[in-house]
Amino acid sequence: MCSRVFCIVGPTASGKSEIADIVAEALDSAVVSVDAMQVYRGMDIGTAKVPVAERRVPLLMVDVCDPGDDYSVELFQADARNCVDALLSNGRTPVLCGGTGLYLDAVIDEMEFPAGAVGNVTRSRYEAIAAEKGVGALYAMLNERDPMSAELIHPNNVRRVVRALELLDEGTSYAVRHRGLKSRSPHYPSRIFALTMSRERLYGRIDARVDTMFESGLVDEVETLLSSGIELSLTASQAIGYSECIDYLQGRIKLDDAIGSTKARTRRYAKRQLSWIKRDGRANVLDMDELSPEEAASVVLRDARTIGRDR
RNA sequence: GGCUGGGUAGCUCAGUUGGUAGAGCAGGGGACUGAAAAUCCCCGUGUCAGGGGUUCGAUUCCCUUCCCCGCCA
Repeated sequence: MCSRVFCIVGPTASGKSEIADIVAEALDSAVVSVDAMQVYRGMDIGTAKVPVAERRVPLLMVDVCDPGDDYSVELFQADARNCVDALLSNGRTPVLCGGTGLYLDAVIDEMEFPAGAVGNVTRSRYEAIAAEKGVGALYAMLNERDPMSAELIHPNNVRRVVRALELLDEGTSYAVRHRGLKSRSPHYPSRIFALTMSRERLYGRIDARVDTMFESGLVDEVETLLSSGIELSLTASQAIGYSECIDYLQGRIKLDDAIGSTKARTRRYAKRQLSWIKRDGRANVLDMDELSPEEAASVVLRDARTIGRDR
C-alpha cells in the first residue's frame, strides 16, 4: 500500500474544492479539508464549505467542533492525521485540500506542538505587560531570557513574542522548536499541486464569491450563530466575512462596508496564501488560466497513477 | 447667471509663511511551529486641473479658462 498523500492547495476562490472532489472520486477515496475555519459547525456559507448535496465523496475535517471552541493547529494535526491514517489503512489515497498553510504543514510534515491546553493565564499576563508597558518592554523580556528566539521575531509582533515567552515558561524555546521548511522531514510522502491564475481574474472571482455569499444569506447565518447562545471563539469570530457581519449586525458598520471590507480582506488573505505556497516551493503548479477543473484533476490523477506504478 | 468652497498618488484628504509634496485606504512584496481567514515587516514621482503673470525660483501669490460641491437667483 502506498502511504502517499495528495494535496490540492491554492489561494481562496481558485477552485480547489471541485478539483479535489473529482480526484478523490476517481481514487475512490475522500477529501480531507485543511482549513482553519471549515472545522467550525454552522459556519458554512462564509467558509465556502461544499454543501453536502454537492459532495461526490465524503468531506472530512469539516464540522469537527463548535464555533465556541478554541481549536488550534495542534488539535487539527491530531484529528486530521487520524482521518488520513484511517483512509490509508483502508487502502485509500487521501486527498488533502485547503488553504491554511500552517495546518497543511502540520499534517504532512514532522512538526511537534506541545500537548495540553493553551496557557490562557500566562498569555493574558504577558498581554497585560504589553498593554501597560508597551511592546518594547515585552520584547525586552524575551530578549533577555531567550535572545535566540527574540532574533527570529519582530518586536512588534506581540502575538508571537507572547507565544515565545509562554514556551519558555513551559521549558522550551521558540528558537529550538522553530524549524525552517528545509530542515523538516515529511510525516507523509506527499504530492502537492497548487492552483494559480492571473491576479486580475482571481480578484474578480473573489469579489463575485463574496457577493454570492451575502446574497445567499451570510448575514442570517451569522445572526443564527450569535443568537445560538454560545459565544464565538476568538478564532471563529475573526473569520473573514464573519467579523464583518458581526460589526454590521451590531450596528457598527453599514452593509455595503461589510461587503467591501470582506472583499478586501479576502484579497489580502489570498496574497498571503500565495506567499506561503511560493516559499514552500514543493508544489507542482496548475495554471487555471489554461486548464478546466476536469483537466486539472486529470493532471493530478495521471501523476497519482504514475507514482502508483513506480513504487 | 451671481456668490462661496474645492480641484494634489487608483480613492479620501493633508501640506508647502514661495525652494517641485505626504498620510490613511486600496495595491505590490515578504515573514510566519500551540489564535494562522490570525499576527507582523518592507514598498509612495504624482503634468500638485489647463493657460498666463509676478519672481532667481510657483504646486504654493495674482489673473484667467474649464470642471465639481453648496447657497442665492
